[in-house]
Amino acid sequence: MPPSFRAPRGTRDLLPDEHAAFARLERIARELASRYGYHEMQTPIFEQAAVFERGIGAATDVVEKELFRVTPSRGEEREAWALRPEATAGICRAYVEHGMQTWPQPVRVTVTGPMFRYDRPQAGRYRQFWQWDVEAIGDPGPAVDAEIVELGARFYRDAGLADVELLLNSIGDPACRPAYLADLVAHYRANEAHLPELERRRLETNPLRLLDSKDPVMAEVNAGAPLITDRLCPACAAHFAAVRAHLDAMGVAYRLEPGLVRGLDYYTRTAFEFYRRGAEGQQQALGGGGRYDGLIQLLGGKPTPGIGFALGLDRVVLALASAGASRPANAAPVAVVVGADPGDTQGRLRIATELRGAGLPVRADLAVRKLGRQLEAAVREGAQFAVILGDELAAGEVQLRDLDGGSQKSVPLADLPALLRRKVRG
RNA sequence: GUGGCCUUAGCUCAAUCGGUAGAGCAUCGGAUUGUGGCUCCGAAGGUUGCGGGUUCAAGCCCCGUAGGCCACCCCA
Repeated sequence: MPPSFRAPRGTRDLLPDEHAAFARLERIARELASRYGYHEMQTPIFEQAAVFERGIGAATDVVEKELFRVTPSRGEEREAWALRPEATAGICRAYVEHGMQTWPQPVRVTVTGPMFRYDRPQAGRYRQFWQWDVEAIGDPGPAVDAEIVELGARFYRDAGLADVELLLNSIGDPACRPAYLADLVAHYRANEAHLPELERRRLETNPLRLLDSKDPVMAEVNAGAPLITDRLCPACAAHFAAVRAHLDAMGVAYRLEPGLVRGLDYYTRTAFEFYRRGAEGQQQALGGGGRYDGLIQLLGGKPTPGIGFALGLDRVVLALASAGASRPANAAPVAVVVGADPGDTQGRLRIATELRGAGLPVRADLAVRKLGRQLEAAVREGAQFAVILGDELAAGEVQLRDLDGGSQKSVPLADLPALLRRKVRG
């Protein structure tokens, strides 16, 4: 007996039924992107690890513990590579590498594909997961901020998720964040005696995170904490106000969430996340994004502003299922070619091939089984018609049977393609 | 990475006190020779996740391990 294999931990097979749900979302995303003027591109699944370390931030969890590192076992390359944990860093690397600053700005691009993070799997949290990523690079905003947020919100609506809530915040920039951070740390230091062990450690590594702590004892301490939105410098405050005004003008609903911070270092100013209403427990965001005005420079380019978001396709599929949405089905053939003579697979395949050559989605029953079984399979597959081969074939005719209604008529083989073409659903 | 629950056929699940595994669905075949979703009959499908241990005997008890799920953490 060979050993039994299984998909690596945290990965899964998208079998045809489930893949149909993903394909539908990708179709919606692709159509929206093109309607909004974002062009599809692809970056490598792996990059120099430094692209993520420099771009995302070496001290973030995503890089520190969740990066999937790749080491070639042979060859001259001594490069340290890593599977991409998100798309933005790679896109910005490509922006710099290919001199996209010479293109008309902003450069509007989108990437869809698998991302990788080495953390402990859970429902909706995989080591390989799919994202739809949208970026506008080279526009300081604020109008483009609102445009891209609205695009994200529209995706969920078009996908069929009505109860998605948009959380919005501004996290300042290098002009105002350091002073705010100092104030924040000072506030927590003053209350250090009340802080749980975990939060005390986070105070050293990532003080912003304390703000959205789930620990109930933190509620009181957080109530008195300074808010970033009260400490924004004039430029950031004006930017944030303008983003909100643009959203209001488009009628996009959002909730201001001063505790919203994003996990990656590169974010500045606008930050937003999408959650299912009632599931905002900071767990399982459906998507999120923000402005990253310092990232391009970090990756070796000239100072260039940018903004984008990423959506978790896996999580949207999950949310759709739990909302009771019906799954899209994979396409059924218009017709299945069956035959009275079980052994005549040549005849069935030949006719099916002719029909396929005429552009029709047709399956031939290639199993050696009696006609009844062939028809049964065709019906269960959802085919509209059965093309039945019998003795009439000698006269150049076949039986065309309507599998929904049950009516059947003899038609000349030559007329079949035109006849079926008129019957193709949709 | 921490804690907890779970794992029996492709899927959903049974199996009394520990006595060497069964059903439904799905698959394939048959029900007098060229006609379907129903029905009936039959077949195939398992080292009970994997590895040890206890026992005359383990799906069941014990240990380890892998995977899934839940909470934390983190994020999409």
